[in-house]
Amino acid sequence: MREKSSKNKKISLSMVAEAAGVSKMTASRVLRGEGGYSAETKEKVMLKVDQLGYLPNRLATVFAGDQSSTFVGVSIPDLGNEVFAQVLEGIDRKLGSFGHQSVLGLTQHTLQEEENWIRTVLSWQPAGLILTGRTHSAGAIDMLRNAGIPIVEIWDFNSSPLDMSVGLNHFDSGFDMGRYLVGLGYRSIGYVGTSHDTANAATTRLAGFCKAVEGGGGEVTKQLCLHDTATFYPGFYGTEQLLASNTDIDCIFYQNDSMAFGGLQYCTGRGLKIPDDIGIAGWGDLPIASVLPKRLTSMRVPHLRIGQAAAEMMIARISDEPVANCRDIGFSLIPGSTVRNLHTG
Amino acid sequence: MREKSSKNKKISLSMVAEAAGVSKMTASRVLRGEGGYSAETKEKVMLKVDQLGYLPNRLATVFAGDQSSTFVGVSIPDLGNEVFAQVLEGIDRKLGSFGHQSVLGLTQHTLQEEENWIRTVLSWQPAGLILTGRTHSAGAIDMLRNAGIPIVEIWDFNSSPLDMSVGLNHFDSGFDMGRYLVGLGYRSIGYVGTSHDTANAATTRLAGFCKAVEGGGGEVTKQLCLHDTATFYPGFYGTEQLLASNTDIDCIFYQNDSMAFGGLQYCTGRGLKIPDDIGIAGWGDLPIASVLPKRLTSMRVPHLRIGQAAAEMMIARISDEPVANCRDIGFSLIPGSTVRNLHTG
DNA sequence: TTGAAAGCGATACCAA
DNA sequence: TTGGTATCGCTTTCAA
Repeated sequence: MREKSSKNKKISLSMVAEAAGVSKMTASRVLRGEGGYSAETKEKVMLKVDQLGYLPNRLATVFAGDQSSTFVGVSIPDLGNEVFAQVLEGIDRKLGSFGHQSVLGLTQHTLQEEENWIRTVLSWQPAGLILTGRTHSAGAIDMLRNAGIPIVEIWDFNSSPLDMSVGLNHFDSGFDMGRYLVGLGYRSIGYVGTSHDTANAATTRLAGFCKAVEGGGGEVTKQLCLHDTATFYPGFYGTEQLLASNTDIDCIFYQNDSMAFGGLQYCTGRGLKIPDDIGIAGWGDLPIASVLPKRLTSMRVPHLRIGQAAAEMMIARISDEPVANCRDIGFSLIPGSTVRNLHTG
Repeated sequence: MREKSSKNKKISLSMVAEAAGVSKMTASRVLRGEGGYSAETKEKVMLKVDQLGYLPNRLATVFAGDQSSTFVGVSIPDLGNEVFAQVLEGIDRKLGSFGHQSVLGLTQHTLQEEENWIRTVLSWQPAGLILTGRTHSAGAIDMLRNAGIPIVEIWDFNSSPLDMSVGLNHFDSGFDMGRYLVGLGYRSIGYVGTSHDTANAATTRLAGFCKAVEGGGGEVTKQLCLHDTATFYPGFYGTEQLLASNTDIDCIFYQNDSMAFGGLQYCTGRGLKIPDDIGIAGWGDLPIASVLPKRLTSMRVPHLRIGQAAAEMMIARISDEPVANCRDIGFSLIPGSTVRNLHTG
């Protein structure tokens, strides 16, 4: 039976202790289960905890000792891009299984938003920070250096991170795709992606891609949808604009599979045959690819694994276990059949 | 120039005060900008704040006054279902614009996970809680009642919520879709969705749907993919299983548009014409629908708006402004052309 | 096995 | 315009 936990008044440890007829230290020990009390005492205390509906105030705990909290700040550019939703899911599931919580920050691809969020979240004494991307404002870097907590930079693999890093080499993955398409004989290649104020992993991929294509004697025409989220519709209308401006395009590489599907729909709707009239390549091996009639040419990236790995590295560091501070998660090209094969080419 | 903020030692307000040659109360006042100090004093203090790289410890602030934190706990079933990713995005953007942060909880559709998460997150003294769904465990309800903080239950509209509610009537939205399809002459209708331990909004939609279909002389054959996320592939193979078990199906209603697209792909791959051979209806008006050649029959639901509205109600309550505690956000049927129209039917 | 006292970093309240 | 002191809920330390 609840006694008097109905009102707004919060039940504190000392109230529990008083009700149980012991000191708050004793009650504290019982609750932490660290031993040093009799079975009888324990029973008395636990009974009152139950009756009063006591919930510990972890703020005070962190505040008192020099223990850190159980929450981890996680910054993500946006959730409309399915890639990041998956990364976040991987992070939060894994953190949760170790009793930690994610404090979310959607930075909308701007360093200033990230900096503001970092300042705020640090003021809550988080156990650590997981940040998407390797680029940060000067102010942010300064705070991060002085924070004295574990920091994992994810997504864009960084061999000399602020602290730890897990991700993949986006330049190389773009380069590999470029080399592959050029190798198939494509020369006038389009790229459709989104554009934001901050250079990000997609920008890096594009740079690698251009290098490979241009090195192979091809040419890249870029179509960037400003301030848009990398999902279906920008892929569709980005393709429309691209093809309107350049009629020679023989193949299009997209920022991710969702955009590629949007583009594929545009091309199909215009009567273009894939891959006979135009090649289509995506990136990320997203869920949509699993239901398409032709295997989409893409790049497989273990999004969920990146999130999980980031969380694991974080937990290890919090628990003072040894961890490698850099982890290259890799990628692999999926040839697919939305580009011509070598024999037709 | 930084002086000595390099080491792990955290800079506290009293260190700033000492460095500036004032008391910590004065420093505190300057930092809060509440007035009651000279311009000169302010300058001295701010200079030191900058030099030392001082970051306030908000834990202590909350702890000292009876202010609450800026955390808002947000529980979401999963992020693989795009519907929820959008809701979360709406919530976090809006909360962020008011200086609040989301503490995420992925409950994976189980009440037990939700209860565990609620217990933990409450111990961090959040300013409020936003919960997806109207069903909670007895233990959770008990804690929520005693928490004394604003609580918004979202998604499934609830006219007698624990505290506040915003969402839509899923039963009615299912019913309307059922009535619509029956009205078009469909009689042997399939339903493809996912299934979890906990009854949820999708279950409620299905109930409304069945009622309308059966009331109109039709019949519903259900195909539930166990413990799966409501996205493309379960839609695909759920359709395969459904059609294998019942060859009379003339129309299929899906849990959401992503699943509907998966099913559409299965049907098309099997040579079925949409809508001549079989009708397809989704739910949610998700981004994928914007790039399909035929308008997908669906139900428009303002996911982002629900998230924003939830955050707005939360902020209003935190700021002690008046708010209606229930908000029915509505829905609207999109006829589309993936079902036959009245004249063909 | 138990308890009393000090302290974590900030703010409220009162006094100067 | 300033500063001293008590206080929030809990843990650490030391003493009984």
